[in-house]
Amino acid sequence: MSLHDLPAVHQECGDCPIRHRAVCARCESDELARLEQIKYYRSYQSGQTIIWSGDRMDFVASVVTGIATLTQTMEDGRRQMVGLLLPSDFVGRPGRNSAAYDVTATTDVVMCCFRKRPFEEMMSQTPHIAHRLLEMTLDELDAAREWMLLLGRKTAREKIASLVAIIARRDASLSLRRSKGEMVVDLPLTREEMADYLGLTLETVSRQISALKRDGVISLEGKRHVTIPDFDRLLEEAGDDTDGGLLI
Amino acid sequence: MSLHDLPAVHQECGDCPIRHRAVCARCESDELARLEQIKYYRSYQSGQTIIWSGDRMDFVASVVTGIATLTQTMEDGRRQMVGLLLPSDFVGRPGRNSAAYDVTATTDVVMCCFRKRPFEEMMSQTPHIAHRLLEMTLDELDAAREWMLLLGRKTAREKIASLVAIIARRDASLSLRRSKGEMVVDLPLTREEMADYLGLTLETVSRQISALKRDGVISLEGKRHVTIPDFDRLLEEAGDDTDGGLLI
DNA sequence: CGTGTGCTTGATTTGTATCAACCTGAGTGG
DNA sequence: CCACTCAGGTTGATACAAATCAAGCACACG
Repeated sequence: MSLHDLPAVHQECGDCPIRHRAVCARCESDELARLEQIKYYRSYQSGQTIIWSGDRMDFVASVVTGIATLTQTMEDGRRQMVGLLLPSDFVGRPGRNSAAYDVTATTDVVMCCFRKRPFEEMMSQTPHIAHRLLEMTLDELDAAREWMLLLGRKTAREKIASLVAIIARRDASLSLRRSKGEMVVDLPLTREEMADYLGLTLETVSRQISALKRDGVISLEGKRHVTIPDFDRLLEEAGDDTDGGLLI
Repeated sequence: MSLHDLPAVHQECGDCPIRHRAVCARCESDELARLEQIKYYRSYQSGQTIIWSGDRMDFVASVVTGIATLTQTMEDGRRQMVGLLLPSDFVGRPGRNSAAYDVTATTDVVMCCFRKRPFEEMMSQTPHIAHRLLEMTLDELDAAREWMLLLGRKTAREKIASLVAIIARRDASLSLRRSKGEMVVDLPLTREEMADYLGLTLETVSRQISALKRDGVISLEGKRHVTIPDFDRLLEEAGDDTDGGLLI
């Protein structure tokens, strides 16, 4: 699985998989044409660091396919993941030129990049982009605040249940299958990455996954493939309001 | 100190204390005039709840004076503060009509409110407001992510040191006094509120404040008035990069 | 077949929560 | 004016959840 196996992507915005969710979602066809001119794709292998915290950033980008993480690291090596970047998520901050976090590909990732200058120019001229970016940023802020509750107040067991629930919910919303019955998810993260996301150690993550399995809240096939027989039960274990809170 | 003692505020935007920092910071005088027409002030007493989570929100607002908190509460009563609202901070989310968090005044607070509909209309017409709001939201997102690191990975002692450092830094940036020597801060929060912000119990907060005092990192006069003899020492205790990281 | 990465499980330690008592200062009312 | 109350805070003893230290398993890969 070397770099050369990754497809040399060249795609029309019209049939882009994230066309209706990304920062360009609201663009008219003429605006899209302008974006199309300044965009370029980049591929990253699983495990590769896309951006180092502190680095000069002269582009912004959307995740097209794959999953990346946003992490902060303290001097002594303690790490905290502060965001999970899924297809359509936006990377980079207009108006700032150095990265605040490490961005790492946890699967093979394809990004749709824009050089920062032209993108900022376009943003100031086409309100559709700025407006969509505001909307996406507000969503991320809500997600970050939900995560603050998890990090500050939830038990290890609740943290794991919450993570599984969130991943399952996202999968369901992406694939649009609203299965009443059991849900099936593939965890996109290693135990260590989960630990970094949840503010735990990898041992605790492992133990709590085992415990949830033992108690029948989830069942596992291999280390990544999870079946959720009863989603409401999982939400209870997560300590969330049972009403589901689909604010979207 | 009843409601009637609070001044009936009526102010020109031109000499508003948050004119250059709030959502209206970038507005031209004609835009400001329009805003002036749709704005109104509201006052809240210390301790009063400004907005309940889940409530219908038909206005957005800026904090003019005072301090408010944003908190989330779990069914069993566990609470996590997810934001501290200082003068110029924005409350409410254009494009959503129910509140996601409780907003509470921790001091007497004056808010500059706009009915949501007219504000959203103005936003779609004047890019200056939308642009400034994006900028503020991105800043809040960064702050939330910094807090995620604190909640997930810092020790109780580091959490307290971080909180004091952040409050001190903000005070210094507001009053523009760049004192080389000792800094003086008044904590705007009770021990319990600090605990809710830091993901601790109030007992642990109290103990760690005592410990930092005992070790000479801070000194206390009363329960709220803090003197910081050596700010770099405090940053070390906070576990932060010592370079200060003034990204602003 | 050996090596290594990701993961699990066990034993022990430790930092923080919990339970509980008491202190302090401000406000209240007799 | 003093006794009372009460909210906010401190401090101590103990319990417990998660971290740490440690061993070993399972599977992929050269």
